Amino acid sequence: MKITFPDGTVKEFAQGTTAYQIAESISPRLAADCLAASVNGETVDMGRVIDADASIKFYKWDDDQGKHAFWHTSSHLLAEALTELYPGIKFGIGPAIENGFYYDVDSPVAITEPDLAKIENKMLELARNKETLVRTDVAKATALKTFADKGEVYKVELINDLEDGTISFYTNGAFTDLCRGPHIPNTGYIKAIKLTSVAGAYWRGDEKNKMLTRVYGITFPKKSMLDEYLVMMEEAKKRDHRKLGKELELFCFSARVGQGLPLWLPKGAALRDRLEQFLRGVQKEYGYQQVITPHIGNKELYVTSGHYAKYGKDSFQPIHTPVEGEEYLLKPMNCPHHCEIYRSKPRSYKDLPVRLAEFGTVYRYEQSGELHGLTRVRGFTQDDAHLFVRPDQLMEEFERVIDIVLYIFKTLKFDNYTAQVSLRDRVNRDKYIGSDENWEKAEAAIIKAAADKGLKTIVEYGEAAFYGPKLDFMVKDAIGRQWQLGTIQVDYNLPERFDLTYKGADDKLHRPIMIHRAPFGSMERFVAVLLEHTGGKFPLWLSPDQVVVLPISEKFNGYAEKVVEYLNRFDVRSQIDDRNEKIGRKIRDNELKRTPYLLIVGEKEEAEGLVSVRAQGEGDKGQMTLEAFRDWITELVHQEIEANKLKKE
RNA sequence: GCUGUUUUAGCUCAGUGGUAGAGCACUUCCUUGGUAAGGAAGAGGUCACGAGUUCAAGUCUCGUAAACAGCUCCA
Repeated sequence: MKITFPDGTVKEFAQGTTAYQIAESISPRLAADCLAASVNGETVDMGRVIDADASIKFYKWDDDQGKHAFWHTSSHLLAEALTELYPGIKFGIGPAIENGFYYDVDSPVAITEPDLAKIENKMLELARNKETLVRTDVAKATALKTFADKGEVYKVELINDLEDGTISFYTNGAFTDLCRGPHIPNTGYIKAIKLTSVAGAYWRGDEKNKMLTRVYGITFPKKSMLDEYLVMMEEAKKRDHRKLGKELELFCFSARVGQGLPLWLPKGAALRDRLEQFLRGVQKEYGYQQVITPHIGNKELYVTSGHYAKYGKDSFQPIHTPVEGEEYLLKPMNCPHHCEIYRSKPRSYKDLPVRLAEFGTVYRYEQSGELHGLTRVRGFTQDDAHLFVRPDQLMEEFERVIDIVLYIFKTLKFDNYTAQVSLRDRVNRDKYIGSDENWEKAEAAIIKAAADKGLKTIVEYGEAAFYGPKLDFMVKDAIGRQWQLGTIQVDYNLPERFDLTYKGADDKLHRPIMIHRAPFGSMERFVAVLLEHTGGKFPLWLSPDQVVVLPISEKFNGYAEKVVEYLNRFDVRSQIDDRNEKIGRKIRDNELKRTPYLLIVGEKEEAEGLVSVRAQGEGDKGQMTLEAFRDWITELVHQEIEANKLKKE
């Protein structure tokens, strides 16, 4: 039979040769490194017998498919260890994930963190046996009986959901699992094991089901790789926005104020204010008008919008007034208020688009376990705007919003974002309002606009808002958790619910389309992700203190104060560090605070009107005149903001 | 909300049922200096909160709150 390799070469092999033997024929070293193979596009075990012409590709550790097979096998190894240590344990699912693997189990005895070391040791012991993962194909009925006999109720449920036909089993040691594979040749490849955590997880991801115990772990083919990974995770934790927010005095929380209600400290508030001013400026150029609406709204407002029916139960409960029968809600979103502003006067087709923007603070009763630093809170400020447009304006307006989002991301050097088209669930449509026709129009508009702008998008079903589809911009945090930042949504529904109209050229009333959009998403989440991306080293234009002046000794405090005063007069945010400390100490402390520029002044500087400049993380930059420094830093700030500006047509 | 873990000085963290600890930060004094930690002294505690067991609880048990990891959820 003919085997075709990725580089196009074709070689002849006897029928019945395994993928492993083919690799071995090239080089024994290659065979030893291969974890899985692709035969005609299907990922298979290295032991897979090939008996017809095929194209073949090998996967090593550096390939995602190789890692995937490695970690998938590791989950079987974990299961084998658990079988030995916890008699009577039942297994759910145990897949490979982005970084490692997990197994969901239902154990008669609780498994807790202190047990993990014991399980790791058992896994290492079993791995040293170099157990081969043996694949067997069985009929569905046989598979059902096998697991039913063992009392593996979860596996039985999984098999029942499979189509009829043969089902594959994999066996390593005393553990046999229902599994499609592929797996690495034997468990001896696994040299380093770290079980990272244990947590609860609902069976099949449904909170109505029993909660199983999920054991998370990661494994490597070399001990040194595990050590590197652990160091990397430690480094990532140092960038955690919750840690940096405390260290840099940006925000805090108080149990007395309440869970998930951030308190912005002076430096954090100033940072956030600069971001807001920046976006305000951009929006002004794009024809937005700022509005202000109250923090509460009558319950009927949200009944009209449909939010009450959908989220009323999960909101902060209605506020009752001294007057019988009046009920208000803390504003959970700004759209209904903006709809009412649109309704405040008759609109002509000539008035559209109407673009209403507001940094609107909203309150949502998120489940306590969902709260997370600044990324998930109960009170937050959206950089919200609602665009009321005619159908013929929809595409252009949508694309202009994409421009704003991309401009912001570029200015702040967010290059690792994912653009996600969030559509309705394909099956369950009960949770959405509005006609299929309008949904399809909205979806088409989003997909076309994203394509026109050359965005690489992924499509996620079931991620739409209940009133319309979204284009979401997703960014990962320090340890790989994904968060939604910017969002743009097309909505045909709220204009109907609020009976929004405009007078057309034909003298008839027409229905506008709404675009909801928030480029930052929320100020809280954006600052959190910005903190993690920069490790607290903000771009100069955002830094709380751009410059700290360090006098060599008290004798030069006077000159240092003059320097500070001078710079502040030119809007360069400056402070003096006149503590009774040596210069080395002042440098260290201010470097740790991530101050972008330190100016050291002593006898020579005072005499000649100079400053000695130190750039954060870069060390001594030499001396220059105070005026030259001012010009330099002003130009840097200008470049940071202007450099990425998009040309408007 | 669910499962598990944690909670001791402003911060980071030790602490074996028997007198509450360290480093950093803070205050005062000495030191007046040239590119990442100068020296000395001092002050600082409802051991998250509430019950219980015990001669005795920071330590053991239960409850509550908050934080952390994951699940579920996210207008």
